[in-house]
Amino acid sequence: MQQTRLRFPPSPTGYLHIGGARTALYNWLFVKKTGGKLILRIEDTDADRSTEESIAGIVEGLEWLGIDWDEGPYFQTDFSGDHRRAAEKLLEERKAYHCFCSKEELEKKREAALAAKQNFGYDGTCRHLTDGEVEEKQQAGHPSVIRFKVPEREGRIGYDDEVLGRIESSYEEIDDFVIVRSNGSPLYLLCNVVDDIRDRISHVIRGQDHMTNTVKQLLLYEALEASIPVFAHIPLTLDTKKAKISKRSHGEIVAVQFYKEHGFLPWAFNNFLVLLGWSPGDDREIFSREELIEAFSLDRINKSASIFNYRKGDPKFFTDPKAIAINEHYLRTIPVEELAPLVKDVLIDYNLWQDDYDHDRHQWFLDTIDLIRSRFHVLTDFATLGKAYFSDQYEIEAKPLNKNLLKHPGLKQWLPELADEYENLTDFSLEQTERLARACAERAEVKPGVIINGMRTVVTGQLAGPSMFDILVTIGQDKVVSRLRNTPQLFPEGS
RNA sequence: GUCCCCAUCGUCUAGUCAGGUCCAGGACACCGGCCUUUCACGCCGGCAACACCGGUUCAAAUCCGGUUGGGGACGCCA
Repeated sequence: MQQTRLRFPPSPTGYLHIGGARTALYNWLFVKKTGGKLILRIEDTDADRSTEESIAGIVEGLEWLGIDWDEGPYFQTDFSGDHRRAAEKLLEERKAYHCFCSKEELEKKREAALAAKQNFGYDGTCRHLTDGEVEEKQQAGHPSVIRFKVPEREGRIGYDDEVLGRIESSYEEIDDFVIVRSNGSPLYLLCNVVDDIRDRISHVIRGQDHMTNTVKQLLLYEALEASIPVFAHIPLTLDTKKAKISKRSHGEIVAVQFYKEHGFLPWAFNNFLVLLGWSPGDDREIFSREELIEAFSLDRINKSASIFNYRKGDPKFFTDPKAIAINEHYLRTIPVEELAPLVKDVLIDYNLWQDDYDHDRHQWFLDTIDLIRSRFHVLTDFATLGKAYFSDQYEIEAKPLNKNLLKHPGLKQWLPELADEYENLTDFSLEQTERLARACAERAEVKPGVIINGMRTVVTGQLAGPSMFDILVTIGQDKVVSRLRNTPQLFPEGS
């Protein structure tokens, strides 16, 4: 088999959303699997809607995911000469024709047909214009588009889809479609095919919303005397109401950027995306990059649409619970050395980073991450829930404050006393800190939990966390002593 | 209105092509238990699905037909 060549051709009319990212991922995986090349082609022929900002966002999203490409980015508009020549050729060979129907006329016809519950497709008004008539209209200055002339044939045309199987359509059901606008700029159906031919694309992996385009494009390949690539139409991703997900109706939650900003690990997110419509056939769900490339294949892509299980306003899950679960899995299982740079980026963003975490305190940094990560869901939790480990400016949350501190006024006295004892420790260890804490509880005649959870509140501001004595040793003698001494100030004035 | 595609737990899915090993397996979520100074992690257990109707067959989640439901396309968008 010749080298496989695939492309990811986003239109730069918005950010990269999860459906597009998944398409890119499937293309990328197939390329890696087959040792081929991936081409990034920006399909910017819609001048009105394409933006620089969108291009930058898409590239940034792909880079974050780690989906790299071998050629490009190419810009479709840079090849408009190719597209025009192809249209010209089709015109000359009488495989296409000028159509003078105005947009308004067509729109009117379409609406009328819709209202009358009639079929609405192009009626072929200009299909049989003679050369003379065309000449005449052009002389008169009437604008025209170029339409592809669907061959008048009996029977059906079709192809074998790698995911869906045999897909066919009758010739008579295909309308003559526009390939060049009246302003001379070529349209998607044509550009896409011309570019795929030029880029020697061997496999087209795209969403099922392109299925009906494919039949039209088959005709274009034939007319342009090119061989057709292998097609694989992957299922769409819908929302919980089974509507197509879109930036328009779902906003940030479907943008790849959102997951970057909310502390997802890039590979974890890929791992989530790949499972939306593909499975390896065994019980595995977590894959390393290499494992996934090895396991991936087109014939295990599902036919039916999957649902992105996001419920707006869900108090517990801010996005699909499975996405979070996979992220958590990686967060607590990857080697801490791999996690550290990602945590570093977050701490930098939140202004919590200190350079010695990379030098003198590097081991401390790794140990701390390892200590606290099992309770976290996303990377940003290190900077929010974990703030007390990296800064003295942490919040004391209301719940632990009330439940574990204010409820036991004696703590106002006990904890500063304990602070004194901790200050005098020459061996600030797990054993010694625990021994003194338990002794303190005994003197106060309360359960050890009262002292321990009181300390937890004062030292971390949190209701829950790792073993208290691990925390003490990690945060360090000086800070613990000063935080514990601060206890009285957490009580309301005069209490 | 026309054409096309799809249909297994709440969600992601295995099983469908080569019918029996499936009164349907895994994961997430949910519920219970163990562990424990808290909360997690971890471990153990539980709940939960073959859309419907007919046909073929000794045997159907699996094959065939229909129904229903869902999705997509029908643009001088991509």
